[in-house]
Amino acid sequence: MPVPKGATLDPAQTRATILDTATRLLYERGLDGIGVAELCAAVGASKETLYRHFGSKDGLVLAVLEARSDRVVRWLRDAADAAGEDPAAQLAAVFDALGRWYAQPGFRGCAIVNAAVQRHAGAPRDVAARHLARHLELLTGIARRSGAADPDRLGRQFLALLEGATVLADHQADPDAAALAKHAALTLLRQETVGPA
Amino acid sequence: MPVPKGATLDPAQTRATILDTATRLLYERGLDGIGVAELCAAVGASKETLYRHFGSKDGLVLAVLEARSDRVVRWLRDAADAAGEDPAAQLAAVFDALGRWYAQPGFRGCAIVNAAVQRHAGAPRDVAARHLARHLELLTGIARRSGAADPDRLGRQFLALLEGATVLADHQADPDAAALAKHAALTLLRQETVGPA
DNA sequence: CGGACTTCGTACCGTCCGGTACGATCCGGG
DNA sequence: CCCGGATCGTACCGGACGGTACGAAGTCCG
Repeated sequence: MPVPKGATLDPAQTRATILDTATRLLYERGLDGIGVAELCAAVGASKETLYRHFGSKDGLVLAVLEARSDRVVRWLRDAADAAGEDPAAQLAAVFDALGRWYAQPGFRGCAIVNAAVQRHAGAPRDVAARHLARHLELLTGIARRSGAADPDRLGRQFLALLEGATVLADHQADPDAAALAKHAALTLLRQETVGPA
Repeated sequence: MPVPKGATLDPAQTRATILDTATRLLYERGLDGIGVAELCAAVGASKETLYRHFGSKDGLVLAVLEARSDRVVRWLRDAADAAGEDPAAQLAAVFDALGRWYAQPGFRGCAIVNAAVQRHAGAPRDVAARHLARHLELLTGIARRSGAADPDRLGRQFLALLEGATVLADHQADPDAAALAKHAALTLLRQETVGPA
């Protein structure tokens, strides 16, 4: 029964559906925790369709990770922008957003960093490096606008707190990880601006 | 040719050899990146020997992770102890030790956290939770001896910096991650002790 | 209406995996 | 001296995996 009775037959839509389901399942089960066959069954698509759209499982993984990186980066940037102009408020907003993420059921850490751990050589590692660099851009910008003496260092300290909080929230089941990191980040921010002034 | 010509035939030694080689290879390649057959070939042992000692691949992985957790925890504690009595010096010593670890060729992040990512359900996850709790014990102790107002919170902030620095050193190839985290940790320590005093 | 395109379902391929079985061989202790 | 245990090498098993092939059936567009 090819092409179910009243299907829309829109390749872009098909691709998006595969991408969405794969994003969820690859995150929940890990890159090696689910096979192409089961993925196709969950999507409701055939293997041929998946392979026509993505070429290979690695191609699908790559597409999933890049789309997810874009979404996450935009989400954090929006959270910062929504907090107004004050750098401290923006920083707090970023960590508050993280806290809401950690509290979501099914949270398993950062999908992109996790993927890089599972494929330590290859494309996912590069995606993760770019992903962290984009986070760093946001955080360093906040540090710079706050007038910190060394915004580059401060931004990387913020990033360390962000990633560390994510690890704690995942492996320690610590729901307060984001609040802790926020407090630490704000303390560092104050110290780097008011302190040496 | 069973039992090579002049073998020692010491079960404990055989077990230790398997454990050592497996520790290295499972870290380098990932838990799913190497099979039991190749592992046995690298050790110079037969599958039967491996299965007699560890029961299953999961059993081997568990033994590897627990031994590694013991070693790492002891290593960090020794680094702190060697720094004398001053909490700030102990904290600095911990992050300096981390920095030397990050600089080692073949560094790929924390093997135990990585394993928990690859086996998100099951024993490795429990080992990782205990591992982080043991680190927390050390760091909270330093925070408490420093006279911090909230040593529990400060210790968890230290842990977030530790884990975050490890992520940065791995995925960002940032050789200064440990120094950044040390600076941040010392700033937090000063702020939590001198500040509200 | 008709051809190009998309999708489905299924079968299939070669490969690798974790785990078991078994005979042969050599060490160690009584 | 000899028996029990440790080990090797190899063969084997069932299953899962990534990927391909192909015919049938439906949609979309000119």
